[in-house]
Amino acid sequence: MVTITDISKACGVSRATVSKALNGASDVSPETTKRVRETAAALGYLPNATARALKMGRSYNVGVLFSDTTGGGISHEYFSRILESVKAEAERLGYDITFISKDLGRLSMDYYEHAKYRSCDGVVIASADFQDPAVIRLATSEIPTVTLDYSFDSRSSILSDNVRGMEELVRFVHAKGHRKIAFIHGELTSVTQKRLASFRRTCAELGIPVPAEYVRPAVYHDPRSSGLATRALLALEERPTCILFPDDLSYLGGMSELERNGLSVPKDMSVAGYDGIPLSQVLRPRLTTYQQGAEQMGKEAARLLIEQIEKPDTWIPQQITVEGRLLEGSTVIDIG
Amino acid sequence: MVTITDISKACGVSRATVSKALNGASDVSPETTKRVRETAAALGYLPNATARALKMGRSYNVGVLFSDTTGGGISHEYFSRILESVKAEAERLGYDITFISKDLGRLSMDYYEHAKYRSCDGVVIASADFQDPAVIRLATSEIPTVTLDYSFDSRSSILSDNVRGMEELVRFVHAKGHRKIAFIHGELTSVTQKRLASFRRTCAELGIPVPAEYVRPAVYHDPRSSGLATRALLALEERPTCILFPDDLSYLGGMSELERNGLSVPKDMSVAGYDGIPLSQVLRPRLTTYQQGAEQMGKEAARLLIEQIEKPDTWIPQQITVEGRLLEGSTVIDIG
DNA sequence: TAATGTTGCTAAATCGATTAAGTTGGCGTT
DNA sequence: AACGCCAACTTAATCGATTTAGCAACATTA
Repeated sequence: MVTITDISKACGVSRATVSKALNGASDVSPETTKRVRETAAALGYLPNATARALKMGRSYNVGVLFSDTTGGGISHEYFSRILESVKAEAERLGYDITFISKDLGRLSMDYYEHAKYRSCDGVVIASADFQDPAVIRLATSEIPTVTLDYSFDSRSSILSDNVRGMEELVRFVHAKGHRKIAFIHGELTSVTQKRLASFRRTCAELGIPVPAEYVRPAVYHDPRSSGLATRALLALEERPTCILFPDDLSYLGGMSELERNGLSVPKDMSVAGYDGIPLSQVLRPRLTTYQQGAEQMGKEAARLLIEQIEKPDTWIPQQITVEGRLLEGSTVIDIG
Repeated sequence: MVTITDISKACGVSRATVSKALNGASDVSPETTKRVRETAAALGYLPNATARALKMGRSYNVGVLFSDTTGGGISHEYFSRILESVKAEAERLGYDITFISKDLGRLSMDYYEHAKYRSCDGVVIASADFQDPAVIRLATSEIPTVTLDYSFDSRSSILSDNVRGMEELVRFVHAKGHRKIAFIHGELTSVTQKRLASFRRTCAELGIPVPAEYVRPAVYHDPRSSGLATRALLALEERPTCILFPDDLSYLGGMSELERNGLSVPKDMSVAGYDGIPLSQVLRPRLTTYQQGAEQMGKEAARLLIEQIEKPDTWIPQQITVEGRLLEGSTVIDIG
């Protein structure tokens, strides 16, 4: 391994001078700087991030937290897109990414300890159980954090505009003449609560009644669970004319339940999803859904986190709401 | 931050003794060991991975390489499942995961340099352009690597059994009476070549002719491209009775093209996918496909890499082939 | 000429841990 | 009593980089 010591020997200057020359300090002559840099390049010198981190107390490494237990693993479209854009933006700004988890080999630690252990400069909490004491400990610690789709007090967060998304969907469906709209929702997280409230409020604003039996619980990203909820809706005396699913994937579960009942989309039942994953747009019929701005969310999360890391004194917690857009497929039929 | 120095002061022993006590060295008395450990726990001591890595030349950190440019990004089901299982197994064995990319902020480096810069103990090359000089440099360097779905000389690799997978698919379709089988394949990577060769060989063994126009190129994970290939197949005078798609997602592109032509699956056209992503099994009709053992592949990759890292002297490069299994959906109709 | 400033460098401490080598005191052996 | 040995420590070097303080040489100014 080529170190600054090798360069200092080759150039006949001290290690301090090499370090300063490489970092462009002002108290090194232009000639020396040039000579050092050329030698470094010739020897194939690479800085050692570990040594640098130890001395500087900055690792240029940010943690990313994806709950292992909650449904929101890396392999869900929405989260993997967020991960990808967090990664891209962080790398653009000179930071690497490390996953933060509970327990590492024989060491048992919580998220906070793991982040400290790896000297992460900050952590993006992308998907987690926000009631988990370990998550709360991390998010209320001295480590800079940015959460996605949840806000901790005095912390930055990136929020998908669930209120507006749901409102747009309901208004769109309403405009197509639907008055009996059912909503299958995911677990009662804060995201779900926002969507649910927005659903109810928009319906109220539009003068649409929402019978209790039109709102059914299910599990995010679980087609089977949505299938069951769909079955329950179909068993009602007064069937809805349109079903809003908790997410695009869940729609597939509902779809197969509809088919089993001899109903076809959208002729016999209108539907809409949520998320706007690429898949939804290659399905036939193309799914009407609300596309969350996952790429932008990830990018903003990384940007906000690194801003806080690099300018701790002027930093002020921010809540950024990222809007998505309605993807008008052909699963909502006009019954006006 | 609590360091071993704090513990040594609190216990009245030297830092060396603290370090040894924490690591269970034999030349520390049981009483001292106990006292040191209790003090460490009381003070909330956490080892500093950075300092440890610097001194030991081991970071307990493995890199993961996902090509930024090639189609195989993190957000593809197959790769994200691999990533998730690499992560889980690495963490189980006490290693963290860092993404390796080209260029980091203003530093421009290739994969090898990035891995060195972060002192990765090894790298899992999960998805990459294996002709890229930067990838070749990494895979032929002194850094331990394991590649997925590609073998470098004298290197470990995990291979999905594409030969067998394709053979099983063809034999299954053949058993259902199909004799006019078309194959839409992805870009001509080594994976594709194996599938293609296996397709041809199995057809030959079964005595099925393979007209040149039944083999059509497309792009992996790109429904649009598969749609075009499907269109070309439908334009043939002698239409196939079954189409094998490059992957499950691509099937969706083909499906919509079939529908546009008034053909329904599987009544008018039998189809099969490849990968066995969860989605394929919630579609109606359920897709017949070959499920690759992504979880096992990721797990084996991490295991093999870490084995090489920890036992460099007894290490021998290994090629592990992971078999998948045929998921018999209902998209291949019996026309026997 | 002497005081002062500037430039460009070096020496040495430091980050937090590990570890080879050295030290000490107590014990057993002959 | 002299010796060696072992257990249980400590000392100090080390990993690779950064950074503060200091120093020498030369230029500038009163």
